[in-house]
Amino acid sequence: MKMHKGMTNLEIAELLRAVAAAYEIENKDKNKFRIIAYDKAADAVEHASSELKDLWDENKLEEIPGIGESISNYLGEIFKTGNSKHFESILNDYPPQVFELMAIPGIGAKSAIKLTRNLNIGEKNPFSDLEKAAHNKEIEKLQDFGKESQEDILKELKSFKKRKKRYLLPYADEVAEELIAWLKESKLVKRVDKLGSLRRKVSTIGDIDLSAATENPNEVIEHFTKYPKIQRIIEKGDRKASVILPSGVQVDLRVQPVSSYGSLLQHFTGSKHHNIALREYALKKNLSLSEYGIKKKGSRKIIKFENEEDFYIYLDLQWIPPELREDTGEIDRARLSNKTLPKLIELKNVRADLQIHSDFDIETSHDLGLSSMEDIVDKANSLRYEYVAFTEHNPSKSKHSENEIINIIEKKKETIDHINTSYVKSVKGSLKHVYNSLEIDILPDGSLPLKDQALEILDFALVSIHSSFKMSKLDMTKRVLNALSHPKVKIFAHPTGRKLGSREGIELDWDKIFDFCIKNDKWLEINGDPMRLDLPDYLVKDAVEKGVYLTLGTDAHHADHMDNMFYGVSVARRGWAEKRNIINTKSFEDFNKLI
DNA sequence: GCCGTTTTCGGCCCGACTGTTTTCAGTCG
Repeated sequence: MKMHKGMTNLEIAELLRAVAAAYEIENKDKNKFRIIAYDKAADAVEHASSELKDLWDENKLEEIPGIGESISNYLGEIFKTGNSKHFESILNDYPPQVFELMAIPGIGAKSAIKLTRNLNIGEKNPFSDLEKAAHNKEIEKLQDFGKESQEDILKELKSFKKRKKRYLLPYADEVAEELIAWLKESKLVKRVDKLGSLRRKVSTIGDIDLSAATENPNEVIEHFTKYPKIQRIIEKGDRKASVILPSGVQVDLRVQPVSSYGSLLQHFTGSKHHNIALREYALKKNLSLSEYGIKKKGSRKIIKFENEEDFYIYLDLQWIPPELREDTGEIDRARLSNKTLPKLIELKNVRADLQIHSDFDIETSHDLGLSSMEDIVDKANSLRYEYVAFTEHNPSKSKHSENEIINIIEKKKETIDHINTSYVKSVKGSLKHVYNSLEIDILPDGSLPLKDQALEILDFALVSIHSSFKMSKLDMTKRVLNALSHPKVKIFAHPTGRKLGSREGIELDWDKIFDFCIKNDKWLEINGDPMRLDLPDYLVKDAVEKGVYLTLGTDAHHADHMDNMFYGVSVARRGWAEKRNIINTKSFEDFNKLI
């Protein structure tokens, strides 16, 4: 647990969890609430939308809920000197490998310290040392451990590293659907739902949470654990079971009778933070919440709910869309006396896709689309769109002269004009117009690889970053603002450039970007490619609050990809966006005036 | 250690499952 001046949020979260663990080892009862506070702070840091170091620079650390005066001061000391004496003195009581062992599922603070103290677990390779000890049957001899726990540790050691990663939404959806089909084969199952992060449409999914309504819980759990593709059953009881699939995905199932299924839906949808906040809110009304229903203070009787809506109404709250259940103010806004939750955008509100790559050979150095313009028009009609934009990458600058580039773009314009006057009209669908656009690289110096004469041919342009991702926040912000300044440029596409699971986003001064967009009538894209989902939801929320307009584009490189609009809309909803915040919910006529 | 539409003091979500135990602690979500 090395502290240093440039600690990232992830490292800080890890540090705070280690401090919580140290307090737990020291005295769990005495430190009970301090432990909770540190764990909560760790969660908050992990989910913070800015680097803490930057917030500290601006004296805003305590604005993060869960970080107060003390932790803020300790972190400040780390940013200033590279170390916190207070944290150091707490952590120094225990060897650092203790905190590493806690990464193994099933091993918490207490188990980790017992293992470290009683076995030969070194600082260098704690996991392989533990594995050796298990093979030598040393664990089963320890107090509070036995043969079973020794076996469990061995199994987890083999698989937990593979399982740590998170999965993209479409993959998790597909796995979930297969399991749902399996569960429905049992006649005892009355209803099955996808819950947890899958229902809340989080950009990546850690494990798959399912629920089933049934009057025969034991039989349904039994049926679930007989799913042919299960690699290992982690736990199995009367009310829930957890299994691991060969891919490493964990699936949790909870079952409950129809009469109280509504409260199970609420509980198992989460998020954890939403539930805690909701339960604290309920306690003030002398009500205690659980997955079984609501208890009045002092009463043992549980009031049951078949529907989730009724559960929230009983608490004097509007039903809260799952995408908003992250404890970011939704409970207060849902009060029936307040009732100011946003009316979230829906897929059916979308009237256009503003980033599509056709197979028109634009001679780009990036990737070309696979579908013809006609196929894309057909797909757009099937989605009831009124307009779409063809946004192939710009022609490569290195392989062409300026005149050649202009010629290519002229040729594309002629092709699109022809599509508009002939194909779009002849198929008589909902589609009224296709736009001639491009997705243009923002070069490292903030200039564009096209001359004005080439840009003039376009109806409007998208710009985006495809190179030099690592620049200082200051330089990157200048770079982007420079590119956005061109009058033909309307949209900043996939603004952070992140690729989920493989590439972090760029650093930008978002306040400056937002202000610029508002002042100069520029829009930020929500890219619906499940690998991007960019802008990320938390930045969408900031943008919406500031009044920045957003666009939805799928970045489709095949007509089928245009179905990914669903994921883009999910991100918009998680960012509290309403129809009015999204440009391409406007009619063709209104949109056309804007450009 | 954090926090405030009953509080700057006195609270802090709630329950399932497991293994090693003889009634529960630890871990997880």
